[in-house]
Amino acid sequence: MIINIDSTDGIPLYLQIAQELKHSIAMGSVLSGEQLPSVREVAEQITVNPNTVAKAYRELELQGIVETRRGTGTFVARTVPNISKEERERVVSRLIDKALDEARRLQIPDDELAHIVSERIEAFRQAAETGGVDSSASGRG
Amino acid sequence: MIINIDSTDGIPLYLQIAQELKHSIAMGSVLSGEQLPSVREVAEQITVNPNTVAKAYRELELQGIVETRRGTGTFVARTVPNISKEERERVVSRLIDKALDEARRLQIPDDELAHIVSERIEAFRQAAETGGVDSSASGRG
Amino acid sequence: MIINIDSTDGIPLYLQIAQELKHSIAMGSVLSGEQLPSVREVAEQITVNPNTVAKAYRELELQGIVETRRGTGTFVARTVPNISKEERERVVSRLIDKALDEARRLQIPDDELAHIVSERIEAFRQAAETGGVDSSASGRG
Amino acid sequence: MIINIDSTDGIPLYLQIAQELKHSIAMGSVLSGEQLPSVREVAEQITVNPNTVAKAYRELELQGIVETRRGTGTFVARTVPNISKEERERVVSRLIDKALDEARRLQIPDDELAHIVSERIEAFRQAAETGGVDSSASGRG
DNA sequence: GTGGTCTAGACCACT
DNA sequence: GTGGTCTAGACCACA
Repeated sequence: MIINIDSTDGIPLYLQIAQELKHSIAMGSVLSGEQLPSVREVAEQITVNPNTVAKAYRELELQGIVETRRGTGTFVARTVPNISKEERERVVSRLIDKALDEARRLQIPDDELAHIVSERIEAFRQAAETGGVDSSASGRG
Repeated sequence: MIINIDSTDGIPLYLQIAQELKHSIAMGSVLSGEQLPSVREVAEQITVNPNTVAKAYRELELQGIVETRRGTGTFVARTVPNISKEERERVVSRLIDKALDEARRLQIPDDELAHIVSERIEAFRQAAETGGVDSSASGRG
Repeated sequence: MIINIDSTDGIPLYLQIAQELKHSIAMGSVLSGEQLPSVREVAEQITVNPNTVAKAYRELELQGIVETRRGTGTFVARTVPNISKEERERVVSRLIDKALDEARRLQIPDDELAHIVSERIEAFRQAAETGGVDSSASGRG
Repeated sequence: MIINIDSTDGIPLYLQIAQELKHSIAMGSVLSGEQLPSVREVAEQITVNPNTVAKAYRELELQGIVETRRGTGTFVARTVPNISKEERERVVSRLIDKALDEARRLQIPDDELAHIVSERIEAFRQAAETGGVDSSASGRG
């Protein structure tokens, strides 16, 4: 489990941690129904106050992504978020746009951009097939 | 100029505003060298305190995306960030990955995802050709 | 920690505060890596709004002179600015010239001026040797 | 008459202009009793609103450095500011300290610093002897 | 009319 | 208790 945070970028730490855990789950590092590392474990790894990590877990629970069982630990939920197809696409479109905004600002030409996109998608497909890996070729963090 | 913010999502308002303005600039709503709407104008439109909008503008100035001229207004900078090709690709790859994470979590099938991506890229190309539009088919926000 | 400000001299308070803190750091009142007084503490001491002090601290952070850690405090950075020898000398020369301008305008004779300069340099040397003092013989402010 | 201003450094333009004019006067570009360039002339040269330049002249008049004669122009005052020797030294000491602060922060060694200082003082002496020059070796601006 | 500074004061994020 | 965000509102610097 790899968690990258940046204490200087203005976004609350607990949201960044939640985002990173989401990434790990999406990448298959922790499968549906499996247990997440403990709050203390994560706190120690990224040298952050345990309260902050606990808040990130609470955030994920609110989003229905994990379930906490008292005295046992935190587990990836088996339920799938219940939003409409349109809603789902809207969320993803917005994130894609963010990447394209930046690409345009950095004056990355269309063909190079297309190449990056297909390359990332391919990396994701492979990760899914091999049953999940922690990091990827993009050098996250 | 369309600015969508969500005062409940934990990310500071001023960062959201900065992000939205960045998007508008990337989409060509405001061309290089042109003037952005005034702080007060934006503040009124999205019913937010002018100080908060001013902070967003300052953030964009720090990022080198806009320039402010006292008593005159805020303008899109004509300078281009000077970073290496590798660096540029890394930044964009990371943003793409974030979108793909979310797509996977929402269990959007691969073909639908591919469709969304090509649809967004196409929207960007059109914006570039037509000289900039304000909104897009994704229904941002 | 002594901070002298003059709310009537036209220079924004937050810049004056930043300047004074810079002086204290240069004089060794707060060593590299050590913690600065809290925003609230300084605000109370000089009877200024905490937001104004916070802005001064943000200014120093932008200049790379201090680092802030949320929930912990603000600390003197241990990094050294990485500019060329020529650049460094240019910056200092300019500041020296400003002092000499004023000396000439006040018709301070050359020998008296030379005395003042060597006296200030000596005060700085002593501060360095004794490990930092708070005030100096010049009666700043 | 050379006037360097920086519209991004937070200090009001009119104070920067006043400071630069003071420098020119100190350097002997405009002698005691002589006429300064007109407000319009300066405004055009540095592309700043004439009102801003006028305010700088008003500031200098308040400080007793120039005199304005209606319909004629602005002249360097013949009077010498009437403050005590101690007061004068305090003002200059403070400016010297500012330069030394920066020198220390930039880790300029003591001997190099001493060399810069004596070099600047020498430049000033020469300017005084030759009857005044506009710029100096320090590359102001 | 445009952006900038400052205040007073509430509430949040984090240790 | 530390720094950060946000608001409401007064006043200043500048064109």
